[in-house]
Amino acid sequence: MSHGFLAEVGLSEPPRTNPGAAPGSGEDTGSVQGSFPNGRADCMASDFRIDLNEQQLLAVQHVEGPVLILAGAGSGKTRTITHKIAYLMGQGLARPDEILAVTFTNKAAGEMRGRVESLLGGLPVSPLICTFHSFGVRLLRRHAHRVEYQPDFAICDVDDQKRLFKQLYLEMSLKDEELPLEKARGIIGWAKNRGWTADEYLERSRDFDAQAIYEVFVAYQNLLRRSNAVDFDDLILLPVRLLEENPDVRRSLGRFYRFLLIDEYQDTNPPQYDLIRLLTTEHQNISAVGDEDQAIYGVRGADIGNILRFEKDFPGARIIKLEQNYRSTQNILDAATAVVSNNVARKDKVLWTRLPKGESIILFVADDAGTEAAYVAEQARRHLEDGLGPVAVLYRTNFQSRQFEEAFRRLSIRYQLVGSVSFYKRKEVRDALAYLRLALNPDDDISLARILNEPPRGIGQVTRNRLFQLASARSCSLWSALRGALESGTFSGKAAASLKTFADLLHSLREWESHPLHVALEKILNASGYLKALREDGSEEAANRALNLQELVTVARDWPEGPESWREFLDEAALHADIDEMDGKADVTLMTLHNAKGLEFPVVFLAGCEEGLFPHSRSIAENDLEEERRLCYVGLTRARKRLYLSYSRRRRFYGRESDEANQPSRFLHEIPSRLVETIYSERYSPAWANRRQGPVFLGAALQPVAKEKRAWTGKSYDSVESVRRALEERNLKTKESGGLVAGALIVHRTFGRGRVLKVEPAAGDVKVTVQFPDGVKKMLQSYARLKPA
DNA sequence: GAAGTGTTAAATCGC
DNA sequence: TTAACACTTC
Repeated sequence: MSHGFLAEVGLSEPPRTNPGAAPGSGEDTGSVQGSFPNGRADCMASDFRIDLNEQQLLAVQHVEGPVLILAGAGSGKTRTITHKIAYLMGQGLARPDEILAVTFTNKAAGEMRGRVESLLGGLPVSPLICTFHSFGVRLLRRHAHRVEYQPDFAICDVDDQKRLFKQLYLEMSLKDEELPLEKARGIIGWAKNRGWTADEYLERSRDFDAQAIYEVFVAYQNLLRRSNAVDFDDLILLPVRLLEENPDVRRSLGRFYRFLLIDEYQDTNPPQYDLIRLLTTEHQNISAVGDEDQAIYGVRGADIGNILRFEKDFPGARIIKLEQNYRSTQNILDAATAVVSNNVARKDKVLWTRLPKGESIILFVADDAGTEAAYVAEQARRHLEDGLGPVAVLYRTNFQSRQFEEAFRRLSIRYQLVGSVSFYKRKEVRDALAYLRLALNPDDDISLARILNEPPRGIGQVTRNRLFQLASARSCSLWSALRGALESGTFSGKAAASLKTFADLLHSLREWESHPLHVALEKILNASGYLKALREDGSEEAANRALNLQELVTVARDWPEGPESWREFLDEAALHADIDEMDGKADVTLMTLHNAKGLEFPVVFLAGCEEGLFPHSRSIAENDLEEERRLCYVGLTRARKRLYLSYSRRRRFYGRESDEANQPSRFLHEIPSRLVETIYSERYSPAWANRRQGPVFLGAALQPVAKEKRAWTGKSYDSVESVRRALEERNLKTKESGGLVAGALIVHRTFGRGRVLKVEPAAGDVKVTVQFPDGVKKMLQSYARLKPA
């Protein structure tokens, strides 16, 4: 859908340099021709009067100077911003290439582009509408040398970053026990999100490990530079540096993009803010659109202060509020407003609607996550049959998705899962992309390290390390280290042979650079032995991987050809976001609350509304509840007609169950009870279905109790094995039908899950004392029949 | 060097 | 529960 994008905005064109001009000066931002039929402006103007309300129209027509559009949820924010872009062009106020609109995802950019085009009569037009990060890439590719990079730098994502950190730890002989790798990576990312250099970090940090983290930070940046690679943060930070240090570039860019539009302004972080300031030194034609109540990316360093201080930052700014909601029923809007009004850090903005009151909000209280999912799937099916869809199931954390997947699959309802197992995150896809990158640039160390022994070609850990050391010692790329070593005969025997084969392969990759992307990709997958290895594996998983690669070839086939087509393909793959894969065609979409930003659905399920999960325990610990509450607000306001909330009294983490029942989310208490109808899970739980069937049955799974001493018939056990032995001595089976251990969790058909207090074996039967949390009774005594082993 | 076995740690949100 | 890692064996 958005594949043609980068080509469209002119990345593929060589820079237009004026003869005699200093490098980087002048109109070096690239442009694409665009034209409009005569009379288009008139047609546009009449459209506006029909489609926009007074405030929206005001926002659209306020062209000169800074304007902040405070848009409430469902108030037609995207509509307003797209109309504004079309208006600028339709009225002849701006050429398409003088407009820069920045969004947060490629999906949003693609949709916006589509809408602008249709507003202008379906003509392909080319204002630059892209994400901060793709804008950063464009800028950097053009001016890489000014920040000491090569233009063909690689973009590394989180996965690559983790690999780099591992390598770093090896080189610095750092141990995870000394400084947990994930901690270092997290803090360094956090610092970069705030725009800090390593030195600035050291100055400000009071962390016990600050010095060690500082050293990793410095080494990490050096390693990136040495590898000619940038991470996501650098895609903003380096352009900021570029513009700060090069007034000529800043000026020409500022004059070139005369109109700047920023979407989701509340989620900009300090570096992005700096970039915006640098782009508005030549003029103040900035339209920022945002909603402080929907600021949900504090974790990414987003600073809600940016939107709260807009008037100070841009003196004379006009503030336009969009307060009419066109999306949700009165009930839904009331609930959302009630929740978010508990926040302090917000502007005064009151949403209202002309839509009817609508149905009550349903709150479903489940016994366990499976029941919650079963209910959601069943209700979703009902609404789909009513023709009320599409449906969204929203949750706080990705791990919750599995239950819903199972539930929908059980009802044979097709769903789309956004995130977690994204196509471009799959190992085989990433490997294939690494091969492509190497074909373009064999000095791409990150890619080379990735596929050095993928598929296995006899280059083991030892050889690998030696190669890394060689490159490090000579401070050259792995590729040149490899060639050097082969010439000088550093390696011998099997290692040398394997490396030689690999070097020949890499060499041959280069030949395919001139071929169409998909042809080259297929050839590379064959020549590298990748597909062969998958076929020989024979497993179902390998077959799936092969299919994914086939899919990648298909994507490549649809990719527009051009001199820069490989580069664009790889850049887009690198900047690919989970949400970009959502096509809006599915009846049911499963995703996190964060991914749901900007979307709307007739029917929304907001699941897992439990203390500790939502709000997340970490947010509670860090006292970051306002952001969680905004996230809740975002979730509630995605719904147009029907809204379901749910929570589960029990939930498993790491295959373990919590000891006590979950408490309902505090956000649920913030919704006026008159808006909510509560349903308890009984009717939907397996317990209910089995209530009248046969005797009470107790079954349990043996819970690992390693390193934890548990009393059981007077003895203590410190390992699974010792418990297992003790059970076997008593002729009790230890798996499946379940040996019972004190402290174990058991499933009871009527009362749900309970905790074993005492187990007393007796003549084939076992007397079990179980405690159930907030069930009908606190204590239950029963008998379980266990099969002898 | 690769494959197999056992132990352990883990998972908030994302460009 | 599961995936990654360390360690052993082939």
